[in-house]
Amino acid sequence: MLRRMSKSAVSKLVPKVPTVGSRRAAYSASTKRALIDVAEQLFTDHGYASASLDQIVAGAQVTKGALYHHFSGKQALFEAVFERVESDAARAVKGALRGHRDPWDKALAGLRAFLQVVQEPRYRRIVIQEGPAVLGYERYREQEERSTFANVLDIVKSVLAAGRWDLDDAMQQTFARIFFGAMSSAGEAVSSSDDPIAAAERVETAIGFILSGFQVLVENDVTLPNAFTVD
Amino acid sequence: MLRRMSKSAVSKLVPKVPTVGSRRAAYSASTKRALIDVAEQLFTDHGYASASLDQIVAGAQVTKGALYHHFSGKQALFEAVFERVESDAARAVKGALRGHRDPWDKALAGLRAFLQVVQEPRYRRIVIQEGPAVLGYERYREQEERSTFANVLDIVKSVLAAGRWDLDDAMQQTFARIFFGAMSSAGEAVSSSDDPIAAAERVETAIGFILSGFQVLVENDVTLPNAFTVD
DNA sequence: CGCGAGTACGTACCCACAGTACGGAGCAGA
DNA sequence: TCTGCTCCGTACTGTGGGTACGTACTCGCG
Repeated sequence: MLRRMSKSAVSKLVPKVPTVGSRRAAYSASTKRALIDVAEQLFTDHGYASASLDQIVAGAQVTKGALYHHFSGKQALFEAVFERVESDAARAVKGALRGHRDPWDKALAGLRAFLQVVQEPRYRRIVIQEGPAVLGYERYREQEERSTFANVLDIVKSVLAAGRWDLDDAMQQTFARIFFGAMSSAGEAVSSSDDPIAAAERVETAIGFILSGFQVLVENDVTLPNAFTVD
Repeated sequence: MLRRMSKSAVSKLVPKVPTVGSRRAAYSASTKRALIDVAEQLFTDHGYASASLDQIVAGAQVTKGALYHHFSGKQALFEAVFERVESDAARAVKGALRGHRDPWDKALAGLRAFLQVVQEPRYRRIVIQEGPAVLGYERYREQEERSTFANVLDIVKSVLAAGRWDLDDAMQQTFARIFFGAMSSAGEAVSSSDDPIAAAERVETAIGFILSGFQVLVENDVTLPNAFTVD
């Protein structure tokens, strides 16, 4: 009925390249994309619990049969959405890091990019707010570790490398986690602020200030209170 | 039936003071407490979504009628649990702050106390993981602002007061939010670590290090990059 | 150029669970 | 003693996630 027509319409959206698996595979991929698209929108607008599968499949103009063919359940669908939002965010941050040699400049650039990303409603809602609760902390951490957190870790390693002491991996992870948490929380505050621009400036100033203190210690070769260095 | 017996048993748990409203009011208060107790347990163990109201009322040996008499719904019950867990945590942290004059000592003591609190499963799950998703960020923030976050803000103000510049309230809030986020995220990492003790030490070292840098700047009277001071 | 097999869905159903309507028991105050 | 209100139990409904199964279409192979 309606789906017959939508298929011809949808074929125009599918990349002309014979994606290995000919037309049928392309159709399938496009309905999967449509489900993820609609789900992303509804999860962002109404939250995970309030976005029903009926709404999602209606929005994607398919039925639950299609959904459960592509995903094992609601949570798996959420995870697919989560993955896409996260990887987009990670790409954006990574792009902002290019062309910076000085680790401190790089850190500030990364901070600015992240503060931009975290103001996107979809990132706020799906990654920061509902991600840990829906996926559970373990899966959340796995996902995050190979995307946005990886960028933070990269920056932190650059900054720490500016000092003469080498920290072991666990300690670098700890620093990265601390900064990531600080930025997430600050980003949330920025997003929910009446004046996000001013709030973002405050955050940038505050973290910049903290980084300055960091820099002073690093450049003056101050050792850590306890010993977590490798050499 | 069973409830007849449980009432006499329960009356021993109720404070003997005629709590303004005589026995009937005391019974009512105790069933409400029982509901919150069981809900806290089940929310902690299985999460908000997976803990059904049927399980909760069964555990508290009442029925849904009682639940909906005391609470407007599942979310309101969660909020009551949340409030109690949060206020307990805030009290614990506040206790650890007593007797510290030096703001840096105070900060470290607060950090240690918080790292202890955040390892309680109930705080992890209910406040950190599911709080923002279930309550929504706005309500989450309201609750948090008058408990644990208030402690962090208090510490931050003490530390900042050690410097000669006075920051405006918004800037102090920003610093507090950054540290609170850092500690929450780090605390999560500590809790989920294989070796929480070692992880807690790393976090303490890392944040201590950051605080040291902070201290250097403050005591050397370094001004902020931008101007957010009040005078 | 059929033709069997498997894919990509659609349809109809189940059941768990949050929420509601209503009733009754018993205590408090007059 | 009577009235009214609090406190709670019972029975029911609706929504929504998940499942069982049917079917049309496509693709590769003979």
